[in-house]
Amino acid sequence: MKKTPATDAKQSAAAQDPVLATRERIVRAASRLMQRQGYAGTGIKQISLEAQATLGSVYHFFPGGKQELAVAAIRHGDLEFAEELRTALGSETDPADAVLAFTRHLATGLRTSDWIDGCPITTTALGTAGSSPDIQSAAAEAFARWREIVFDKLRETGIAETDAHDLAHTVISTLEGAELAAQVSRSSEPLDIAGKHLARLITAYL
Amino acid sequence: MKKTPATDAKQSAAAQDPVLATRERIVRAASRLMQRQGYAGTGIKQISLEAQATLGSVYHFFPGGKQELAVAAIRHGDLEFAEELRTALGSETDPADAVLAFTRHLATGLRTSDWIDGCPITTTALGTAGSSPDIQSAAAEAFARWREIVFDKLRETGIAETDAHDLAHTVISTLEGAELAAQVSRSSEPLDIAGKHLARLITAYL
DNA sequence: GTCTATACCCCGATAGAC
DNA sequence: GTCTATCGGGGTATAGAC
Repeated sequence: MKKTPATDAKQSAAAQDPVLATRERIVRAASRLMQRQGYAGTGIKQISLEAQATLGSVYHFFPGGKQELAVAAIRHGDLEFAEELRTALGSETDPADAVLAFTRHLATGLRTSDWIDGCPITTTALGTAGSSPDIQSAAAEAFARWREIVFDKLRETGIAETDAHDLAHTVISTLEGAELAAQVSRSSEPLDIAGKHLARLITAYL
Repeated sequence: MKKTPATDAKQSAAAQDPVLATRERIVRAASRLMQRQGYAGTGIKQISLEAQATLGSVYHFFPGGKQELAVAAIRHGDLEFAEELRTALGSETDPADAVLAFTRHLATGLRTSDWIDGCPITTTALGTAGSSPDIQSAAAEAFARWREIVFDKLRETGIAETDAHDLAHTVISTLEGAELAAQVSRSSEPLDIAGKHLARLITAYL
């Protein structure tokens, strides 16, 4: 197993920025590392190193230890992804075009990270499914929030409530699955195709 | 973090069956445990215990250690999932109905495992992305195989080759994403809705 | 709030008897 | 092929000075 030194620009810029408060640096480092390595694969010492904080600081802000840290990391990834989603959807008036634009955004993010930065919460959520209710429910909240953002966008253009509800589910599910497939295959093709099909599906309901 | 005793019927029946050869018991235990806990979250000692094999036996069959074991586990999950997919798709002549039937199969599997047995390879693949090329390429092979099974089914019913290629991508991506969303949300709703939308999408190409 | 030191445990991997 | 013992290292978490 190759060890990731985690020295790339995105990591450093976010987690090591000395202007950020300590707690914030810790959360960002935890979020990024768990996104890449999962819950069990990420050590608290690694997080404290990456965040340029001491182990004592980590336990000062997160007395609940690794689990509390994971919940904070998922919440952070949740809001980060939600913000990107809102921005991309807001850039186009037609919801079909908007979703297509977001698939391109995801593909770009994956490629520029050399296919290592996928969904910010999936890896953490999957590895702890069924063993940590706090982490699981934080992940469930994230999915619900993302669906709601898509739902609102679809409703704006006059799609019926029940149709928008179902479409929001499939849009998020397909985006997640296509990002996963793209990461595993190291190719943007799954995302490109998913964008095309989601746009077609949405248009059928307009 | 609650510790999973791993005493449920599915695990025991597969991994502890004394009739199975030792190597096979080890692979099955590794596959199931990594499916649930990921690569880093699963210990070799836990695998040997679950498989009722000694640590020496594990290293006898897998001298490459944990990584070699993970590749074998992914291959096992790959073929297992492929078999389920072929069976479900073969149960209906209309490909739209066939995919719908498979979403129900996935939902049943998730619910009966109390939402812990999701995709057999995703958790392992995600936690090791970018750090273990062997595991990553085994996972990429699995996705390609599953897409090909869907592709063949679509071609049988006269869908054009390029359309079938794209549809196969989206079917697998959406199934993966919906299973993930269902697992995280502990609800079959994402899979139910995905089945409906995928059937609609496929029908549009018939 | 930050830091160092450390207790205690389990990890992957190996050695060598049988 | 199977088994036990063990090595070296790293894990989470805590204690207590500053």
